[in-house]
Amino acid sequence: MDEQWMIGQTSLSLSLNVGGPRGPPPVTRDLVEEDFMSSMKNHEVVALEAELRRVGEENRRLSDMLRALVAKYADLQGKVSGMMAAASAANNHHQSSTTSEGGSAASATRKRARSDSLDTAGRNPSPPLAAAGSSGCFAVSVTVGPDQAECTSIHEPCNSKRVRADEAKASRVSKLYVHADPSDLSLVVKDGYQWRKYGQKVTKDNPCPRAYFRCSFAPSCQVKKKVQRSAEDKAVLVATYDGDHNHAQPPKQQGSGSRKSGDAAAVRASPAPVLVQQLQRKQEASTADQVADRKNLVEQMAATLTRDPGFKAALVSALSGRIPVA
DNA sequence: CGCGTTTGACCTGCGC
DNA sequence: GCGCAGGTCAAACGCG
Repeated sequence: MDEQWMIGQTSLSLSLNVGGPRGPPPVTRDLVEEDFMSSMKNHEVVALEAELRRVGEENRRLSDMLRALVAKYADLQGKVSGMMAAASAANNHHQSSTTSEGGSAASATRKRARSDSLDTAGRNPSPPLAAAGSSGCFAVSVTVGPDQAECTSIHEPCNSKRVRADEAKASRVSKLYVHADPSDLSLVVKDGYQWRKYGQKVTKDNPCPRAYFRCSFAPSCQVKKKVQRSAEDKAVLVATYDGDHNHAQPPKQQGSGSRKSGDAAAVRASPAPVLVQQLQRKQEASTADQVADRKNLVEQMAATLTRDPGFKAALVSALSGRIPVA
């Protein structure tokens, strides 16, 4: 963060030249009153300058806090990545040793007829889910059930239902944590894809309702997501993705005149989607250069924030609320 | 009128 | 077998 830049911004100067004795003084008939007014304005300027210094200090403090926060975030993300990698490795090892026992046979006993029809749509290799663009979010991707539909017995032909069930299990499950306004009750997570809500349910462990979405961009795409506010922190939306998209990310539609869409609304609310996409692409990179990449990314993030006119405007707005502009 | 959301009912999996 | 909880369906409704 470049606090010098922020302090030097003209939009933050609040026109401090007001009343300054810089030009030739206007000739008035009442010189005494003029001197009085001039001294009053000088006092005003001094007060404003003091206030500006104070705000600058505060700005610097906030910048430091933000820098520390971003650094901690990057550090935590590194730890999470490491833990997920370790857990994934352990999970693979564990399951490779357990699947030979034919363990998950009971789970495939009851299978819904309609899920069969849905599953016939096929599941192509697809771009990773992490192509998200939500505001202030980070993703955790977990591959569930890597034992992809292998027959438990060579002598027994694979049951097609069984295979499909295992395929469904083998689909990727990932979580996306999105910071959202707690006062905003909509369960919308902008991730660049088009979703159609098909249900909402209040779950036992969380008073906040859980919304169910299905990918509506491609009819054959069976990706689903669940969005629910975190029980601990209402400001955090937890989006759980189930499956992989079998299509590319739909292009952004800005002001296309189509009916309102929650995701489209979230596009507008997303302050730095490109950066988050970069961040999540970085998560997929090899772990060797992840640390260096993350540092660069953090720098970019901070730089983009400071360059963002919206951020600037919000800051000006916040500051003007603290400084009475008569 | 078409499409997305809402919401109550229904289905399914699972533990006891 | 029963009950609970999560997940899904589909008719009704709303909006552009």
